[in-house]
Amino acid sequence: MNIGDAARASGVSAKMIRHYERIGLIRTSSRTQAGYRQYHERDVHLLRFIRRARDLGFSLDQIGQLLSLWDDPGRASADVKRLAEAHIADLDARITALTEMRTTLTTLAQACHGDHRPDCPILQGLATPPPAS
Amino acid sequence: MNIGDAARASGVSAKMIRHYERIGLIRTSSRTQAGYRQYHERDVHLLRFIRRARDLGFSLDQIGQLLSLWDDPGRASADVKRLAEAHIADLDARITALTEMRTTLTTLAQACHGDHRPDCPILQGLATPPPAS
DNA sequence: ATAAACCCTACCACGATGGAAAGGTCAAGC
DNA sequence: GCTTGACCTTTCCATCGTGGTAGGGTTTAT
Repeated sequence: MNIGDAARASGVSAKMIRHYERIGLIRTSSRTQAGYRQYHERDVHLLRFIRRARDLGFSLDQIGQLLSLWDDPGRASADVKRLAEAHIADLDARITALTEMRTTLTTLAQACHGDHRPDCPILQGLATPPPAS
Repeated sequence: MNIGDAARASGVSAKMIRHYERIGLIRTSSRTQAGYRQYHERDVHLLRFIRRARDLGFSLDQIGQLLSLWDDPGRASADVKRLAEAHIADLDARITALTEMRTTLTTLAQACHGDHRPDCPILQGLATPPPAS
């Protein structure tokens, strides 16, 4: 299987497969005499794992750790859970930050009549110190 | 006022002030004979505006547009509101995406007993196709 | 006079991904 | 057998916002 087939089968672009190889996230594949990378079904499994972990927002570094645990039959599920919960905490922080932005901005936007006149609470809100929270 | 004072007064790092100048977000400041950038209170106002807009998650490109409107006494508040609402929609999309990740991951993590045993629904979830939603 | 604190420019780095350039390879059709 | 198109290869550059570092000049206070 060439890299394009592995890409289509896994949902990871050929570009990224090469990248993951170069940064050591996945092992170097075998090559044909012409230098084409060769992949097998198990490689596609691995790439799909990575793709799903990316879809859940794990960083490539975290995915490296997940892959180590995946490979390790003697792993403790506690280690996996710890990684996951750390990531959940990170997601929570990001959601909180974005939600706060959204709340503030929505308040400003609601106060803006949004017509042809120039006066605008949004610009005023940006130009003056936020109320002490 | 030197760049360090402007940075402290505005909450924008000196590094970023220089960067904003280079990308054309703010005008080039006057310089002393030694080449030191000189700032005034109105520059600090401007930088604070940028800082608050960044805190609300606007991109530098969007901030450029906001600054144009801020400068324009003949602006229509509708233009500002449109920018803000586009950004709110963007925030919503990101919040939704992160929340979906969080939901999926939390479900997996809850199913994981998190002890010394190796079997782990989190890894299983990453290794097998997500259930068709 | 010297030291500390400041300023300057010009680089490089992150993280994950895409794009483009410039070239080699393979398979199908003529 | 040759051409064409689809594939593969590597290498470099770009994104976005920010931080760091190196190597140098300036100002201010002791």
